[in-house]
Amino acid sequence: MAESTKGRILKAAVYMFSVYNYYTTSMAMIAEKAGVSKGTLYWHFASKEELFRELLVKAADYFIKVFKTTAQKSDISAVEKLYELIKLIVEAPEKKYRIKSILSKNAQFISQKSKEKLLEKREEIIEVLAGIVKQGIKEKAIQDGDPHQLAIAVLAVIFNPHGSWLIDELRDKEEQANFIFGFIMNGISTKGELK
Amino acid sequence: MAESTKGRILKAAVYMFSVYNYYTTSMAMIAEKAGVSKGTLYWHFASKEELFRELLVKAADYFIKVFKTTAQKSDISAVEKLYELIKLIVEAPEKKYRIKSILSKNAQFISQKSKEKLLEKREEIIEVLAGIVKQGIKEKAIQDGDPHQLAIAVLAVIFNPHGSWLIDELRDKEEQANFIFGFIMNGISTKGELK
Amino acid sequence: MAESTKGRILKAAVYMFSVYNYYTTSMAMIAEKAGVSKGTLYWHFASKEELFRELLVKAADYFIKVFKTTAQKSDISAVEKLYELIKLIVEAPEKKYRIKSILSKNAQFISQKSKEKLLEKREEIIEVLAGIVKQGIKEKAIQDGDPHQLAIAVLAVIFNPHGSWLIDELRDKEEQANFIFGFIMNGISTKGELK
Amino acid sequence: MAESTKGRILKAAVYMFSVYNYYTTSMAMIAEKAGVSKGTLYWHFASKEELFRELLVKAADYFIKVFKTTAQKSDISAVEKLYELIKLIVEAPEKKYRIKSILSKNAQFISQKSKEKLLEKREEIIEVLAGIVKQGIKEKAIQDGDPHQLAIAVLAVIFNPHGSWLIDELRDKEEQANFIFGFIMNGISTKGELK
DNA sequence: TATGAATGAGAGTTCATTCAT
DNA sequence: TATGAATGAACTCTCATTCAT
Repeated sequence: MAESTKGRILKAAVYMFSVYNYYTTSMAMIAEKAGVSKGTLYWHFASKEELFRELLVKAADYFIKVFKTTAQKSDISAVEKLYELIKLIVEAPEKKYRIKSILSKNAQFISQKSKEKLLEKREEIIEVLAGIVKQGIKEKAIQDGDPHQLAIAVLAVIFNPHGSWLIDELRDKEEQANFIFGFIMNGISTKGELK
Repeated sequence: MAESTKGRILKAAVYMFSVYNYYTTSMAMIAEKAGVSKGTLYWHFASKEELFRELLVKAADYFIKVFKTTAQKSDISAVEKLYELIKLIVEAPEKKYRIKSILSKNAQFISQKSKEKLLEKREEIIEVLAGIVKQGIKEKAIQDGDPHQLAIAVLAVIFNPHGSWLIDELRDKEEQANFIFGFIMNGISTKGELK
Repeated sequence: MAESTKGRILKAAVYMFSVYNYYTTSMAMIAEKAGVSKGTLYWHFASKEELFRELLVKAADYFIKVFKTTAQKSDISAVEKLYELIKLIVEAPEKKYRIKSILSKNAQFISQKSKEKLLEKREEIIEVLAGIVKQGIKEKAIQDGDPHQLAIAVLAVIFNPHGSWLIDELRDKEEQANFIFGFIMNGISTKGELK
Repeated sequence: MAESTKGRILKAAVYMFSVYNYYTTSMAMIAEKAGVSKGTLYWHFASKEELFRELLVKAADYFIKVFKTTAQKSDISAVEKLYELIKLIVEAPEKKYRIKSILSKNAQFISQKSKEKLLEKREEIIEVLAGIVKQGIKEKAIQDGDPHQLAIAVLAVIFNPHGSWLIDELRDKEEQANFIFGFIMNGISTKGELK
């Protein structure tokens, strides 16, 4: 089955927005990458912002699916779920990784524009995470705080837009995942080791 | 002493870049806010990017000073230093807060452009933080990892650009500082409570 | 009999061109109003201009018919014919009035584009009017000038595109028709009353 | 004294809008005609519509001045004033004539956009004309109707946008002016000859 | 006949930058 | 030092038109 034009555009947009950013990516660049004319972009999307929003919604949906899949597993602990999630995201293949890159890179624009639906999606992701956190609290593995707040903090670390904080330091993806997991779980204090 | 034109421009730029971002702030906007002509901007700065870079260097220098002042205190522990730093940044007055806002909001652009000097500054900040971490390790309050990596992680949380993750949730600044401090120190696991 | 597609398009075009104008009416708008696709427009008409021209020809034919019907009446004077015509046009029902509106609003574009056939139609209308004028001259009711010129002047007043000069002033259509008739017949001087 | 850039742009715009119309005249065309870059247009005018509006206001002001100059003459009758006005407009030199052309050609757009100030101007012109009509009524040369309505009718004939109704028929400008004056004063009936 | 996806030329507009004064 | 007028490249977006189905 041939790929739809809209799909090709979205794919090209994902690529361009991940390499550059919302402002440095022009509609002409996306059109060229997708191999269609500029006009075609506007047949499928009302505006650049609309295209971006749709792409973000798709990206959010992807993560919601990933998060939910892990969250719904009934046979593993909350901590194991968190570890799995972090590994999934950090070790994501090139293609999927771009989606995270866009979300990280352009996170600031999300909340400023295209509010409504996007904020809903964000809330949905947080809720899923909060569910895991709640489970962790029940299991006495996670401290007894507001699950919502803790989920937000975890999310902020996972989608940290600082380019790639540790990528330069820890080349190995497994090492990265472990470091992030350790940091989220225990912070930097020694307390963990007191145990 | 009357404020220098260059100073007025920089101040106006800080304001504009913190309210908007690098791309949505135009030279005209900065000029107007500063009360000078666009031409004057170009007498003091070679380009928009140069102006932005200089501003970022100034912002970095500000934080280096703040960080160093705290780091150099000889009578308090590393953990106390970290708490002090987080409080200083989270509870910064409106004016100083803008600087953090720029750094957070435009963090992604920093590493892509204006590399050289800026990366040096970043490294300098990390080094100061790493010094505190080292002290903490010596004091057995911080886990025995790579101080450099730990410092980067701490920094990423402090300058997290996700708008304001918790601002909407925790209105009280002291509460915010405590939450961030707790998160950095202990993560989300229960082990922290053993302490 | 179901209305033909072409007829539906023409009707939609009449509506759109009367509400907006040639340039602010897009093919997409006409297609939507007609309930057909843009492609269909191009099956029935070679181009936007062609569609417009055809519409104008239809409009002209309508007025030719109206004018001729009145002109051919054998039992009334030229002056009565003129009065009848003006009433017919001014008091035309909403639907017919649109046709006049297009002619008035877009008159300027007629002579610049789509010349040939349209100018013939215009000439035909003028000839019919000139015929009435000639009758009036014979009847010594209209001054002895060039009937062609006088017909043009009358037409220009009737199809005056100044939005609706008097519509705002004279709400009553009969009043409007009387004013226009009076103006065409006697101008603004008192002479008529001298008689 | 060198002509100002803004003046050059306005002049170029007058030319282009008189030869073409609002929609078929592009900013690029005006810029080229004026010998400046497109960007310069936007230094002097906020938008195409703004430029057009300013031009229309200037055109209206020109006619207000012309009308007032004639209206204020204390030694001639209202009828003589009207004749003078018509001659002034019909026989206007090429350059001034363009202004009338724009007003006639784009009259329809005037009332749709740029309302406020422009409608005031129109009203001002009508008032001046109405003043002349009032004088005519007092002198018993003009019929005793609503001066405002009569003025509108006169204006509509003078600024009739039907391309140039009589231009093709009456090449001689004096002849044109006489015909229009005759038409406005006496219409087409024979009564005029009683005078 | 009819559709709707695709095109591409060109529209209005913005903005970092330059430069004569 | 400072100005503001001018530039031109690039931008987002529109729309008459085409064409495979």
